[in-house]
Amino acid sequence: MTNEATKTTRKSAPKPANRRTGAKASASSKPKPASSRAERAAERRGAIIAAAMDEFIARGFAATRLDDIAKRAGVAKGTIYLHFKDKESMFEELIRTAIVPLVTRLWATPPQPGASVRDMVEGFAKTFIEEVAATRRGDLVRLIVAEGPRFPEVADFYYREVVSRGLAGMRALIELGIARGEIQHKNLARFPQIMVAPALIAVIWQSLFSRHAPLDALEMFQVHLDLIFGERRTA
Amino acid sequence: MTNEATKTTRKSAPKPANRRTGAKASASSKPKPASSRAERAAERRGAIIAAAMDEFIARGFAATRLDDIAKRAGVAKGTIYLHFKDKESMFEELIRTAIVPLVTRLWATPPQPGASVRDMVEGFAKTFIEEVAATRRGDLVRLIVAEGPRFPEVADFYYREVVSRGLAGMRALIELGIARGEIQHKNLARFPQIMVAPALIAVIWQSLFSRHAPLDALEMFQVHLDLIFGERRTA
DNA sequence: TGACAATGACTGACTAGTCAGTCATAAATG
DNA sequence: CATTTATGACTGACTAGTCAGTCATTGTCA
Repeated sequence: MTNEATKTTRKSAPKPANRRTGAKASASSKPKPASSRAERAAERRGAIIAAAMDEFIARGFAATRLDDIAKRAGVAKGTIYLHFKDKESMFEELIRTAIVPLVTRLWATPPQPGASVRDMVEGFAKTFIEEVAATRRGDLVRLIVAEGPRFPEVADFYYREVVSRGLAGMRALIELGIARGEIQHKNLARFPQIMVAPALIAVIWQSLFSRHAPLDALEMFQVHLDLIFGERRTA
Repeated sequence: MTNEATKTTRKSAPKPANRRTGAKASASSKPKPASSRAERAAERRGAIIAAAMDEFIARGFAATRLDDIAKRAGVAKGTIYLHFKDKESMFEELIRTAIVPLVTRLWATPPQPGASVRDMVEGFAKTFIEEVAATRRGDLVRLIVAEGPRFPEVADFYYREVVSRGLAGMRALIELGIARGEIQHKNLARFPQIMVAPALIAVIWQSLFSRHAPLDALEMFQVHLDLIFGERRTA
């Protein structure tokens, strides 16, 4: 997904068949007005966002070229400026756009009322590892870590929307576990970060070291939960 | 080669007070031979490395200008190229240069033979948090996380020299703890990452969120150790 | 030891190239 | 056909890397 195969195609000959009529709805031989202007504008915006996400993740903010984003999105460079003020605000808006569904996804865990706290945390971690750590979304997290210090707005937003809320939720869960007697360590509620730490490690490991030594994040998280809740089954 | 008179006019007036005699050792009125050519060359190399480290940490690889590094180091841009092949290899060599003392520092923990495993891990973590997480060295770690995917050589080196060794050492410590009966969770030896996770969290937190919510990394690590070794004192 | 020549570390103006952002023009739309 | 939307050639600012020239230091010799 992050390959730069684009280079080969460069601009040889093929006359890329204006995609306004062609590419979008390949089947429609006639320019059916099915999609209103606004709809197609939104589609393009989406294509730009997706392309930009790939490029930013692969190269980082500074090294990403708008020409590449445009090419990948199948639009002209000028079109980007119909949707975004400049590269910087595009980046910021991008992150914001991407984070919302990410958080939604994570909080969409079925809140089984009968489940134990461990089951809830486990389900949460499973979702996180499968939907974030093991996918391109994980690289988004890494991107935020990487560029955060240079984009305080992004770091702020991420703190407010993800970190702060996530930790608050986790703290509530821990306190529930303590109240129910599932968790013995009362101090854990003071540092919900500990509960989440291995998940973040998994994200970083995935990006940097999985080539050298694959890491079974779910296994690891199970062991971590054993520390907190006690061994599940007598190993 | 096409120019003619330009060269002669070159640096007509300002005569920038050659800094070889002046700036370097401002106090030394006489050109004391204390510093041989080679010595001062090494000094300059050191200055370049320090300056480059600051700039790369602050801006990331792509956004860092060699002009800025040169200015900060107090040398001309050309001088950089007497010491490094190009920007990229400078970056790579830089990381390598910086990591070695970092690892040395960490392994320099006094290996008290009488100490408990918990004490050893605690001492280790204390060193790490004080010497890395709370200092500019922590930003180096973040820099590696940030640029790693674009510099596989750097990521490889970091894995080999730091991660791999660190985890091996930690695993040995955990196994010792299990053998001694200090640690109950046998599976922990399979994932030494868990032991280390909160320390890494602390590094990232420090760079990104400490403005919003300061984090007492040592406290957090204590709680984490309580999970692994059992409560130290009845809280 | 003093004078002079050789050395090479250092400089910074310069080149060649890159890329964010613009805008005159063209295409689609209604 | 008037208006909205898209295009991509173009511009100007910026920067990695070069190299002819400078000069403090070192070496040599009388």
